[in-house]
Amino acid sequence: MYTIFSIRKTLLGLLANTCNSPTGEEFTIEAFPPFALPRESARGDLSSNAAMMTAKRLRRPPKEVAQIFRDALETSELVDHVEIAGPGFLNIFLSDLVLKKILEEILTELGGYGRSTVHSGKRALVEFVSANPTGPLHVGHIRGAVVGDTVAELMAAVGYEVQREYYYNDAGAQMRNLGLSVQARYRELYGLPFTFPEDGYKGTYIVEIAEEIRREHGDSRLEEGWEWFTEYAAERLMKRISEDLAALRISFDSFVSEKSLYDSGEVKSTLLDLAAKHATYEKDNAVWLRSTLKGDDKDRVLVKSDGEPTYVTPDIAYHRFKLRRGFDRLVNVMGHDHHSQAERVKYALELLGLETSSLHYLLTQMVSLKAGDRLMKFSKREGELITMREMIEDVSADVTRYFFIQRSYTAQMTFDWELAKSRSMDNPVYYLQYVHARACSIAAKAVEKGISAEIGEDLDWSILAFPRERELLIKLAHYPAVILDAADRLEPHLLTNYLEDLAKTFHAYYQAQRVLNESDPRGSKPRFLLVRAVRQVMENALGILKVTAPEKM
RNA sequence: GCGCCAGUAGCUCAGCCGGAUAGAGCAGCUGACUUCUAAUCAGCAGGCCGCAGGUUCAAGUCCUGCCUGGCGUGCCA
Repeated sequence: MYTIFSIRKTLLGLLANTCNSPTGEEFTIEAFPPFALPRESARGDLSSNAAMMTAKRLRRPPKEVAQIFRDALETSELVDHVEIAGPGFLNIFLSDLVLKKILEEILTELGGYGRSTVHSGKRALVEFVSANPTGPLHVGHIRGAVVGDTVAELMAAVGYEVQREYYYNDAGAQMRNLGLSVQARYRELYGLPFTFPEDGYKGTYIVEIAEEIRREHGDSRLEEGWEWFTEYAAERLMKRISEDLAALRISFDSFVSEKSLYDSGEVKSTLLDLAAKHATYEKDNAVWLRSTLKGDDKDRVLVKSDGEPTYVTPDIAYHRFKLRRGFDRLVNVMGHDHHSQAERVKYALELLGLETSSLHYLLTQMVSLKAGDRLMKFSKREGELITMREMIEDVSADVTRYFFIQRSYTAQMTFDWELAKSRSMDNPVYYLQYVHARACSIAAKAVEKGISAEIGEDLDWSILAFPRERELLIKLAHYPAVILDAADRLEPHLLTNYLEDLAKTFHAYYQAQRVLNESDPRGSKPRFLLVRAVRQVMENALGILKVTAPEKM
């Protein structure tokens, strides 16, 4: 196998060896920066600044180190030659043998190409969305939903056994509020006196739930307390939320409710543990967390003077429960507006003496909406509420998913509704899908012309070394490394960046080089296989993004 | 006030563990459909990388201070 990983490993091993012999020092492979895909193909197939990085330790000028490295690398059959550029960059040109092996690998592994077993045997939990069932999901939830789902998909692709989890608050004042709101609407339907709660939920979906109760139960529920309405409404809303997520191709493996943490005694035992660690104290009849010990600017209340826990308390209990379940990596996707909440949970876990290094918070930055020049608002408390469902129906699941992972979640973004809807060259989703469609079209044409080829055949592979073909092939070779990098760094946008670059290279190739050419049967076959490989990688990548890969556009 | 995140081309954004001449898409301007799909391609133009110091052989990237913007900062959730 000549995956990008084994190429890297072999070559880094050569570097480590050369360093070890003269110095007596211990150089491991990890001491060197991994080889990167150069921006320009003139800079080789892999580039490295290893010489500059190690020059100091070796006490030799970078250029001299580079020459030693070059000689070592050139002993490998994987390497054709190495060029030293600038202050000591190593630009590695792989041998033609490797090029063919790469193509062979893609066309043999097919859907498995890009997937790896690097993290096999490890378990990961990705918690995301976690919206409370007090209303339908709105556009503000989409970024977290898509980022979380794609991160989960990426981690699964590199070997993790991944569990997607949804945590929701179904206890506390807001749920009471929900029940009272529905109850009021229900009574209203029967012309009975009702008092709508002051900060009740005003959305039309509350009325719809009330109407549903009437359809299902008639007037038989007029004597029920708010608890019954809360339970009914929460169940309806969770179902609605699941359906909306399904429309975005997202499903969860587990749901954890706040109520269940009370029922199982998890909340209580967490408070006891905190007390035992002297992480809490009582003041003014309330229980306080000593978060200032961890750098918080004030201590925080965990149990109010009326005996009710605050929202952080079950959250701490939930994360304590998470840590106990034996995951190697716990990813938590939440809106950046909750960052101080995340901090406090972490403070509490640390005060409990728990190891929190497996816990990763992905704080997605806020999204603003615009349509052309008009700024759109989607605040939940105000009038105009745009639901997730409306966006998916209006701009499609493909485009919605893509737009929200295209950019780093660490940056605030503006979602242009009009651009998203445009079915033109403006829209990067179609740019990628078009690669797949074009490649399929070539395959169809090949059948028509009676051209066929398989990787095992004895063909003239020399065209693979031509600049354009080579550039494409090298980019395809880096694909598994991109997946691994995106998964390890929990940054899905690295994949979309790569794909847009790959797509650009392919479209340019398509324009410049006719693949199926009757006057050049020797070149047509290997080119045809190269295009098949591009199609395969695009299909695999779009699969991870859960964006469809159409055969025709 | 304090905390978190950001500030890169007209707009939306990439930029890897500090490395080569700072990139892409859109918008603007020139060109290319008798061909495997022009939802494409080739090219032009567009930058005190917020400001000022510092560290380094090397800074958009790291450190400090400041400016600007977003979001937090409840015995609300």
